Amino acid sequence: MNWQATLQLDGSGPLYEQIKRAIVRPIRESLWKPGDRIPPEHDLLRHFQASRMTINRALRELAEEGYVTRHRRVGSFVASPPAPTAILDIVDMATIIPSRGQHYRYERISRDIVKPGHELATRLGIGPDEEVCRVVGRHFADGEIVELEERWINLTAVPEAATLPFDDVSPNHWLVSHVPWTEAEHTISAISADAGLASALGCPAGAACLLLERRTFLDDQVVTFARLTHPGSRHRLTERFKPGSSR
Amino acid sequence: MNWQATLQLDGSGPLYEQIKRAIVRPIRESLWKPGDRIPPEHDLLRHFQASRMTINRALRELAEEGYVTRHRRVGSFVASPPAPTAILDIVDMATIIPSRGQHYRYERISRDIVKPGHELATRLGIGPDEEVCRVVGRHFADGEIVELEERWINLTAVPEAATLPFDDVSPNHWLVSHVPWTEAEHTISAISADAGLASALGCPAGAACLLLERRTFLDDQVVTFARLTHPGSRHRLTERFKPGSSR
DNA sequence: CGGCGTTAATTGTATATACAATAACGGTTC
DNA sequence: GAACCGTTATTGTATATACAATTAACGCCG
Repeated sequence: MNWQATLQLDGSGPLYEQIKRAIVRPIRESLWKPGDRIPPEHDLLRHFQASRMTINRALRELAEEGYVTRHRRVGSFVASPPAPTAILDIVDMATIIPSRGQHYRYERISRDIVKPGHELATRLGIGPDEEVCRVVGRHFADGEIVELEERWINLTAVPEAATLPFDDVSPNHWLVSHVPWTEAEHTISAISADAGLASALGCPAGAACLLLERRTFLDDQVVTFARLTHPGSRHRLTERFKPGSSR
Repeated sequence: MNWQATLQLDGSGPLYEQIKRAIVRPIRESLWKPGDRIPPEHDLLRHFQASRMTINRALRELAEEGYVTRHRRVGSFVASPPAPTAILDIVDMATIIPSRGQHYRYERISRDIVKPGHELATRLGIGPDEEVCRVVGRHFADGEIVELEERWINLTAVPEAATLPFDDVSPNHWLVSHVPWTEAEHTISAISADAGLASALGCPAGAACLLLERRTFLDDQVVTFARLTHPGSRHRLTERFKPGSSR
């Protein structure tokens, strides 16, 4: 296909960085989808009029950053959406529950297209008249409630969500696998369950619950905001990571 | 000085990785301390009998990984210990409290050299007869308790800790700035304060508390284990991160 | 048709070389 | 001594080239 037209240098900064940006752009914009082949170094070399070492450095760094995967003799390919970080993975119940050998079920409670209130509009970084998709649902492991998910999706950033019912697959699960993001913010706190929360979670009133609030960004635009509540001490979040990665 | 003797290749894998390992070793072993000068590329080139591109790649990647810092015309230097990740930074109260403009105080409650029980020995990955340093203390912001720190330090990994009182500076703060690590594990949960915890934290019994347990590793050896308890909903942990870093 | 060796496409690493950018250093002048 | 300026050490990037490693694809042969 005519990839030559889409791969353009922007003329600012070192050449290998320009090449990186040129290749990242169609990936970010979903013009190139996961699994798509990236032209081999030899072709890029001719296209960009650069030496192979320079092309190689660009692609190698993109591979390190997770944008592409590379295999000898095979080629370079667009990688799957950003690998779920430990903590993100852990809060996708649809993934973690079955991996523990438990039966997983999701139940949607409600789904509406609404205008956010003032506070939510601020959190989502949108105007109070821009519509959002609000979904509430519960996640079960072997019949026991393990998470209450309250979800707001910015329809400006993810228009596709307006057409989805989220009755079978949770917003969390769908978003993790379908929507690219560049940054995530987590806030974790402990709260006491009030009467309403206790009944929604099936735990005694006053029980200590873990509240995880997450905002997901795509280039400074807030894609979605979620409040994930875990009942009692039935749940723990564990993540393991190496230093140096976030410097 | 005679760095030639300490920088040795191990003969396994690509040359640039061997060179990286050769340079990382004295850093890890604190033979080279933060701020120490690393021989310039030109010298390493002669020492390793490699081309400058290869030396450059090794040093460049070490800089990306945070082991060294580099400046044109100036040279390469051993970097400070691994930069605290967002969440690590946030739970070092000695750093975060003043940055919020609040008055910070640390109070040591106890310090002992003990043999860990069975459960703790397991968590620390040591035998039940190896001694550990156990420290309990509290962190205050403007006179209010914000964190209870229970700390166990593996003296096999950090013998220096046996000589420190930890009466003025918290184990957390000292460890963050003095002990290198390669991996960290966090477990976060919500608990209800029992009577003892409530009195230690100065919160009502039954209040929801955030419990952060952290294990810090150096090459699969557990350096330290901590239980950091935050009273009530007075505290939240927020971290913001980019994807791709932890793949 | 199935197994097997050969070929070739593609990425991985290494070298030698060149020039550019940065900033410390040394000397000159005022 | 202070301001200026050229020199130089060091890292940053770019190129051309070479060979190695991997493995898909092909063709050969039984």
